[in-house]
Amino acid sequence: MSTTPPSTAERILDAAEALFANKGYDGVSVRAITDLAGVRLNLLSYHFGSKAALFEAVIDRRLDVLNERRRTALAALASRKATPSVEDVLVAFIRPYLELAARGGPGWISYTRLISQICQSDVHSPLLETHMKETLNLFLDALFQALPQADRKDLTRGFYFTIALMVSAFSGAGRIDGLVQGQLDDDALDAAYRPLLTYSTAGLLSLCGRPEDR
Amino acid sequence: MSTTPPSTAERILDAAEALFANKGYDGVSVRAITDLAGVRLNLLSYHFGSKAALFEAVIDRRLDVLNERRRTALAALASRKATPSVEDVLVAFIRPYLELAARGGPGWISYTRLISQICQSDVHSPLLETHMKETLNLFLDALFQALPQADRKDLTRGFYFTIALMVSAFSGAGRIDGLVQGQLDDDALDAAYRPLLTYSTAGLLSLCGRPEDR
DNA sequence: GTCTATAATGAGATAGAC
DNA sequence: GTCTATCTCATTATAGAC
Repeated sequence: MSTTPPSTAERILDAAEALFANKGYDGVSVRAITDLAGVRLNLLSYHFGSKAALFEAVIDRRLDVLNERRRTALAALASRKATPSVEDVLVAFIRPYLELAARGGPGWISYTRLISQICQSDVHSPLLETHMKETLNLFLDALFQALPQADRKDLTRGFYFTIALMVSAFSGAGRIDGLVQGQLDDDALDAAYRPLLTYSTAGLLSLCGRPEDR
Repeated sequence: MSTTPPSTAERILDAAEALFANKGYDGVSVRAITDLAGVRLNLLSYHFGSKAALFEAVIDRRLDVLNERRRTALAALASRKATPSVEDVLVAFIRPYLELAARGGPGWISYTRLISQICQSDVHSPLLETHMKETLNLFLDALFQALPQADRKDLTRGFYFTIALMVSAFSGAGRIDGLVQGQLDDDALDAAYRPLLTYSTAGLLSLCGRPEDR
């Protein structure tokens, strides 16, 4: 279980992640980052080139891991069930986020807050979109399979509502209880996002005009 | 219909609002603000004391107007109906926001984005909370009247979900169509937030354990 | 790959005349 | 209330030795 000591680049990434998550890109100076990382100022430029490039590196480091888990969960779902429900698909999207935040280590908690900041920013959100596009389409297809009679536009809008809600629930004032400590057993993990799941599933179904589900 | 020309303080407020909404507090320099406002640098300090105080003034200028409209709508609702529905109460909360954003002038559009940024920031969200607390409690009471059998904790959580969703729908990537131009007639205004209302009402009801409403 | 030192610019705020 | 001018400090990035 012995982990190799973090390299200079990793220490900078960790420090930058923690600070960007709390104060945003413009609220953090490169000095604050190198101070927290315990390295010299110039090493940031040496390893990453610039502050902007570092920011992008911070985002990239985890986003692909997250989306990979989501796609794995979606594939596993499809092999288990012939016709997954809307809730099943939403679970495949949300639960990897929750698991990483709860058990992936402190960096993943910072990351959820970072994501939330990026979603608000017109400057940085394009960074997210390029990495998310493929995964989003996979999940939209799966949702459409679960609701074949739905209007695709309604469904897309409902999914975006759900994502906005998820991002907010993992980062904002109404943050999921117990998430910060990262000490949740399996049952607690389920309970943690149950309200989010209930709310968003009902919302999505109602948007797609299924009165029989209301 | 002739409006008096904006004072220096108002021009600074307008410029600051537009810039803060797009780039956040730390992303905007006081020089950028005074340049956009077309006034000298020192006048910002003279009229507002500091950048931080200006930021607070930008928030305060509209927040009380917004909450006043919400409370008025809630009171009008209570006098019209003996037992308002959950959707009625949510309309009273959301619709004033929509009306001001669509017809209150360009400043209100910036304001919705500013609100969204503040909600993400641990540094600035306390500024919001003090101004919102009273209004939030009024609406929570009204929701509880509409759902007397609900668990108050579930209801509070559901309302916070709804607020998060509303803030996101007015500012984020999935921004309500037509809101930017501010050219919506009454029907279009209703249609603009119908999906948000449908989704959040169904979500809230489902959270409060009313299977007969699902 | 890391060090010291500094360049070059931008930041927020203020002094004092008018 | 507005002007010009400036102060002081922090900012990002880089140069050159080791």
